[in-house]
Amino acid sequence: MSQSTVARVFGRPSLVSESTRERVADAAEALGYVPSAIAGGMRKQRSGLVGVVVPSTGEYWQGVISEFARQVSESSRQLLVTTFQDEQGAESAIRSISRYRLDGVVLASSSINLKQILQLSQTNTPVVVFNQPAASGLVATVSVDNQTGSALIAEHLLQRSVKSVVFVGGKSEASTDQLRYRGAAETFGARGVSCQYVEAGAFSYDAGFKIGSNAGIGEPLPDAFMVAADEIAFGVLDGLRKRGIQVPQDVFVTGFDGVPQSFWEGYDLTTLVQPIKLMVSNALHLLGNSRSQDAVVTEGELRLGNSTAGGHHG
Amino acid sequence: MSQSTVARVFGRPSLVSESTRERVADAAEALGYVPSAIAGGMRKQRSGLVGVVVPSTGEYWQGVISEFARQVSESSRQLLVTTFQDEQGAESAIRSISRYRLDGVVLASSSINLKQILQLSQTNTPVVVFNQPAASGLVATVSVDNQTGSALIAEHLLQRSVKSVVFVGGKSEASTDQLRYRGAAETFGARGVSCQYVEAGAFSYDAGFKIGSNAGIGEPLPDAFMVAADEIAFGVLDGLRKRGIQVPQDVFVTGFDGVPQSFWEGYDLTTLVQPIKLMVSNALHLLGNSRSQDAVVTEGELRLGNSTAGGHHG
DNA sequence: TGCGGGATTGACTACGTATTCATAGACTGT
DNA sequence: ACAGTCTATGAATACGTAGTCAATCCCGCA
Repeated sequence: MSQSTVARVFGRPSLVSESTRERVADAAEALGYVPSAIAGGMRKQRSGLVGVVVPSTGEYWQGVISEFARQVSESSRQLLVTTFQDEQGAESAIRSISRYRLDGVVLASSSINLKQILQLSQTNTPVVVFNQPAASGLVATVSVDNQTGSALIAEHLLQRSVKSVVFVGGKSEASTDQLRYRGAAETFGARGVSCQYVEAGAFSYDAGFKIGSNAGIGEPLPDAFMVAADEIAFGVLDGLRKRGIQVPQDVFVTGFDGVPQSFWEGYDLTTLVQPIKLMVSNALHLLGNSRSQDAVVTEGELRLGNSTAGGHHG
Repeated sequence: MSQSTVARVFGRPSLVSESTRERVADAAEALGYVPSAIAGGMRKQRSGLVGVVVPSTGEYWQGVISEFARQVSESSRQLLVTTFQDEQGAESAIRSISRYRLDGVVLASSSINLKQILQLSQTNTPVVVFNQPAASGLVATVSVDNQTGSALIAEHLLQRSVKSVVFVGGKSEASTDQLRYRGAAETFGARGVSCQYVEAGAFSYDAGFKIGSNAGIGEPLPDAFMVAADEIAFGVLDGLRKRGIQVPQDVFVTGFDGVPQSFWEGYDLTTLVQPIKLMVSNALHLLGNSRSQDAVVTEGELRLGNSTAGGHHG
């Protein structure tokens, strides 16, 4: 019984006779033998690992990780997860994982150093950037159609005859933030509706809560808060409610992303649901066909919740 | 310039002279060379990868994954994440990842096949079970003190002079569920307060929502719903509110876990906050000192929220 | 009987590292 | 100046697999 035969049993069973295959399987079972993916990876020069580099916080990203884990395991590979808190963390994270000769890397950050991206793709590691539209052209990209999605929400608000809107962004330097604001500003602008930009400072509940709980102080309440991300929107909602401002009676609130909580009764948010499954699938597909620098943009779906329901505002 | 020297520069720099070290570093920079963790893993017979096997859904688990990612990267290792939806999925997941000769595996499931655990630890892979107290004795275990934590909540409710409680469990076969109920039942029982067990059927928002929106139909509303997990509790809360039942005025609600949302104003849940950081740290520590079958139990912290605030019930 | 060919299997090698052993040079104390 | 010690480096090896090539065996057919 040679090592070659054993390797074939696990790698290309059709080349081995039935009887031998069984004998090997039995022996492996008895000895607890499992072929080493490490050695295999060395020989094949590919690890069978897919890396994802994501921010360490945020409901949205956690859902993305889950979906990657699910789909990667379906293609009998494994997922290497690295999180970071700031840009510097992302940089060192990329260096660390490049040691693993990954089959591909998915970078998911609103602000990633392009130098790092190029260094990685230089080592023949396929790279796909997830929801950072600014990277288009330099590297393969998968993202939701932020601008169109934002326009969809804006149009919905126009149908509800809002006259003034405050757009609550996360960080103004994030390209997703910019595109979402642009989609809103253009749509409102064409109809003569004002759309002021306010920066929450982070894509977090707390940042939104501050905005919400200070709303209407020193200036009139707008007809609607259009928020750049669901998680911020939850904070805005709770902040408003704490001040006794009712949603949707006194003011509308919309989100963006379509995270699970936006469907919860307590929030029931009008938002743009990102097709995460599809986007993840696209990302993994792009990793396969390397050397592509496509920018795959998928449309989200407008979801109408109670946060923009009913009439109001006179 | 020999390969040995290069290896030393990256592995044990102190053994190399300053000048050589610099030359190697420069060359590596220019060539984009990064040592291969795959080859290193083969040589050292350990991959530098830590695996976590977790359910694919749930706010709680996503937070746990994040914390593992954070702490694992601090020890310059990487995290292999595998998710599963049912027991069968967990089984095949374990087989898959065992090919990677992991430095350790963290199993996080309320229902994991013990056969698999033993098979894994038989291959010299340290295993730690996360929050499955039932596995104690067979394998190293890290968990929160479910029973004591539950008793803490129960005592708090007693102080608020509840006379009747409904305990909402997730799945009755989960050992965490059982312990949390036991802690409640014993505490209430000692004071003559009834504590009926109701099974939601899943550790999910939707399961809780059903319970909440059917509460008080055909039977009197209890003084409090003590829920086995925050995520279920959110559903219970929203279900109650939808029926016009006010929390905490009409009924108290408590949770368990201390996920971020329980701190949100919209829920502001009285709950038992698990020391996730500490538990993750303990888990990784146990992976280091293999061969231990310790059951490390850490105490959670009672957090009082608005969901049990104020007086009521006459 | 002999030969071509498909079906199985074994021998062998390269993958890139970490570590051990050996070598060579530099330096110290007497 | 010489032995002894320490530092810096090179040579050689094993890790476990996948794939290449060669060898063997079993048939069918002429």
